[in-house]
Amino acid sequence: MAKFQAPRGTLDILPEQQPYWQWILSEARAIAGQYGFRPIEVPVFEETEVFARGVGTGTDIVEKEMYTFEDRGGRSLTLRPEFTAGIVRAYIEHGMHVLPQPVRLYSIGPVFRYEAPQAGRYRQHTQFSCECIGEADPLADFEIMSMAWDLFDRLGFAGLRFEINSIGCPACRPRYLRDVLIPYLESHRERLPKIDQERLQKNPLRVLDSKEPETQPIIAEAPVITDALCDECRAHFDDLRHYLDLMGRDYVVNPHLVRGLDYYTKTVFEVKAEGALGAQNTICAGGRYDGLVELLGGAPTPGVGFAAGIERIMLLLQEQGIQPPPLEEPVVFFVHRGQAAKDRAVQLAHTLRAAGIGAEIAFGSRSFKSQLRQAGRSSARFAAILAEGELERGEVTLKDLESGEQTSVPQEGLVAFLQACLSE
RNA sequence: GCGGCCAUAGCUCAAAGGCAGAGCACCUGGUUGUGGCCCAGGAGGUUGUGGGUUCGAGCCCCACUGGUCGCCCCA
Repeated sequence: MAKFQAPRGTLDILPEQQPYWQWILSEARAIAGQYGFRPIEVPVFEETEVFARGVGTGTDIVEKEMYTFEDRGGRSLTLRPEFTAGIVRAYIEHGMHVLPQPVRLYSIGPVFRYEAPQAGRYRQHTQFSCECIGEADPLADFEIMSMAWDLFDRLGFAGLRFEINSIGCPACRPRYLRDVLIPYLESHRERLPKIDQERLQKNPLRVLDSKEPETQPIIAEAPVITDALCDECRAHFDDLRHYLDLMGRDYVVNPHLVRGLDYYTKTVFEVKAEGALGAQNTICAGGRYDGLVELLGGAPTPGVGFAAGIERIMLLLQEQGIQPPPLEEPVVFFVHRGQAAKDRAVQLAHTLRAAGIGAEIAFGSRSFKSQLRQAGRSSARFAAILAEGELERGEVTLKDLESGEQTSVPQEGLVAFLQACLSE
């Protein structure tokens, strides 16, 4: 039989990488808690319509990247390609509009998109997603962005670039597109490369984000949406920037920043890593989605949120040489000779663990030397040696695997002795 | 979905169409109860899969699978 391997575009996060993984998740949860976000778990799949409507039928995600299947009952279901639509569905379904607003929710888990895999892009990846629903105050936008800042600060990142923009609302964006951007781009149509002519048809805002060299001079002269915002969007954007400036946040306004999902209004932002990750350099992105709750069948309700990609963050941590805190591992490794000693080791290991001290025991009946070699290769700080002599005296020989020093400790006093050592 | 490069032991890589190897890691041992260093030995492979060319293919050709880089798009 052919060897099995993880499906294309999926990733095993092995034990060696778990210190990074667990660290990122624990910092994320801690920050979410500090900002008043409560955890929520939603299904990994939803009715297809939730994403089709929530994310937008014209988007690449919905058009060609969804894992959609029919269950045995004939329902069309889709593995979530992002969190926001599902969380908003839960907000509506459980009547959370009667709770004190805003309702702040976060979740961490896998999302699925059928894409061509490459470094930093997978068909299953993990997102930390935060949603603040029911609040129009630009301060909510600021707090969302601030959470991302805090997370990356705590992880010790250097060289990140925060970009923000406002892409307006249904009152001003269509007007900008129809009266300003499209006429401008049309007037240069013949100078646009083919790909950007297609973008002009499909999603004119995207032309502003083009990497095509021929398009750059046209983009540079293009009238930007931030100059065409309605009064409300303008005030909202100014207010957000007020808070960013107040708190001394280092950001750049990128009037060409657009987002791929249909539901964004007003604020959008991205956090990009310089250099690393190749083309996949966005580690966090988000924005405001004031129309989404209504779109999914709820009352008109504003919202703002972001999602961060855990795999990309981990890759970047490794690339920047940042060391995660170690995970808890056994402190003591029991080495034994003879069945009586092995029995005693089983009992003592249980006692240590009950007292909160991690312990490991050599299995089988390998040679003394072999067991000690195992101890040396383990993470344990001490080898606890038990054989005939120790059993007769009611003692255990503790060997410091760093210094090689050995001490005899009464078995009854082992917990106290180790606690004293560890608290030093 | 499109294009470039790549695929040999768990990992990093050799073998220029003629016996599949090394280093690291792993296991055992180097007398009676002491790890790391050193020494010796062991285990580990249908050379990604399937076809083809050839007396003979890890090597050449084709397809597929997977990885990687870029495009598209995105966390």
